[in-house]
Amino acid sequence: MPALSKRELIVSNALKLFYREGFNATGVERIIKEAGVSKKTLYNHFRSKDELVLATLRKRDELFRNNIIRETERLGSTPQERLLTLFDAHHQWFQDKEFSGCMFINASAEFSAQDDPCHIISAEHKRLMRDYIRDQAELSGIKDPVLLASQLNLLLEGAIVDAHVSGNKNSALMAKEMARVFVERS
Amino acid sequence: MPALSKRELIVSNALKLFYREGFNATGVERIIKEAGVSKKTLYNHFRSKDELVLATLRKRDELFRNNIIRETERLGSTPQERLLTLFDAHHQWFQDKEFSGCMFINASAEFSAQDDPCHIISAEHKRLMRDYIRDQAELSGIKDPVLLASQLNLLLEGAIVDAHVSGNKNSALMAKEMARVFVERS
DNA sequence: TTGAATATAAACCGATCGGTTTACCTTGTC
DNA sequence: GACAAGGTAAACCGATCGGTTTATATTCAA
Repeated sequence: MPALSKRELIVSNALKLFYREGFNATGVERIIKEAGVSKKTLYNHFRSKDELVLATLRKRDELFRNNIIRETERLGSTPQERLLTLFDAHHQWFQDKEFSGCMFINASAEFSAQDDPCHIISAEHKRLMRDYIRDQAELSGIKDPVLLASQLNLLLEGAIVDAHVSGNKNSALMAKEMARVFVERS
Repeated sequence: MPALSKRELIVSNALKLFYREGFNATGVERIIKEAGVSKKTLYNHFRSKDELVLATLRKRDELFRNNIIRETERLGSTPQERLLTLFDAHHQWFQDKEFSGCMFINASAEFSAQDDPCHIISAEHKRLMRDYIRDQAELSGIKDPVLLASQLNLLLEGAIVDAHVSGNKNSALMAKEMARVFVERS
C-alpha cells in the first residue's frame, strides 16, 4: 500500500548512507533513524547488517546500470557511438555533487577478501558493465569485442578512480579520447 | 637503540592491518596486541587513531614509491623503457598474495570527503606517482609529458582496480600494451 | 469483532570502540 | 644511589556496536 515498502525505505536510506559514509562507518542505528523505522522492523526484513549490505549492493547495481546505460543510449544512437558516449555518461556522473566514487570499488576496499560476498557482488557488477560494452562492440561489428570491452572498461575504472581520489572531474573526457584510439583501430 | 623503535613497530603493524582489514575495521586494541606494545605507548606517540592512520599512510607512500620505482628502474635502464616497465613493476605487485588493491584508493573509499586529511594524503600520493611518470616522459624528450603522464597514470589506476575488484591479475600486461600505443605516438 | 500480522518505542544484552588513568617496573645517566 | 624517561598490564571511562526482547499500538481480513 505505501508508496515505498518498509523494506525499500530501509534499503534506499542504507544506500545513501553506505555510499556517503562507508559501510563499517555507518551503524544500523543511523540507518533506522534516517529511514524512520524501528530496529525490529529492520531485523524483520534482514537477518543481519551484512545481509542489508548485500541487498543494498544489489539495489545499487540495478539502479546504476539502468541509469548509466539509459544515459549512454540517450547520448548515442548507434552501438559505435555508445562505445564513446558511455564515457560522457560517466562524465555527467562525476559532476554530481554527491559523487563519492564507485560504490563497488569502495565495497571491495572495505571487504577486501576475494571470497567475501560483498566483494563477489562487486566483481559481478564489473563483469556486467564489461558485458554491456562487449555487446555494443559486437553490434558494431568489431573484430575482438571481448578485448575492446576489457580495454574500455580499464579506461573507465581509471577515470573513476582519478575523479574520486584526485578530484579530477574531467578524467572521463581524457579517457574518452584514449578510448577513441582503440575503437578506431578495432 | 632497538632495531625498530616503538613508534616504527606500531606503524609497521598498523600498516599491515589497515591494508589487510581496512581502517575502520581495525581497532587500536588489535594493533597494540600485534605490535606487542601497551596502549599507553601508542598514545604517547600518537594523539589519536586518526593521527596514526595519517602516519601510516605517509609511511606507505614512502615505502610504496621507493619499491615501485626501484623495480621499474631495475627492469628498464632508459626513461623510455621505464614508461613501460612501470607496468611490469605493477604486474609483479599484483602477483603478491597479500595484494589488496591500492591503499590510497582504499583510504579514499573510507574517508570519502575530499577535504579529509586521509583523502588529501591519498591525492598527494597519486600526484607524486604522476610526477614520476612525467619526469621520465620529459627525459625521453616527449612533446607533452604532462599529458602522457595523465594517460599512463589513468591506465595504471584502471589496472589496479581491475586486479583487485575483478581479480584480473594480468590487467597490468593489458594496460602496458595500451600504454605502448600512447608512448609511441608521443 | 475477533485475531493474526506488522508496526512502534524503548529497554536491554554483551562486546567493542577510542581514549585515560593508575600503579608498577625497567633502563640509562649523572 | 637517585632520578627521570619511557615502558608495562590492567582497570576504567562513556559511547557505540550489532542484535534481542518486551510491551503496546495500528491495520486489515475473515
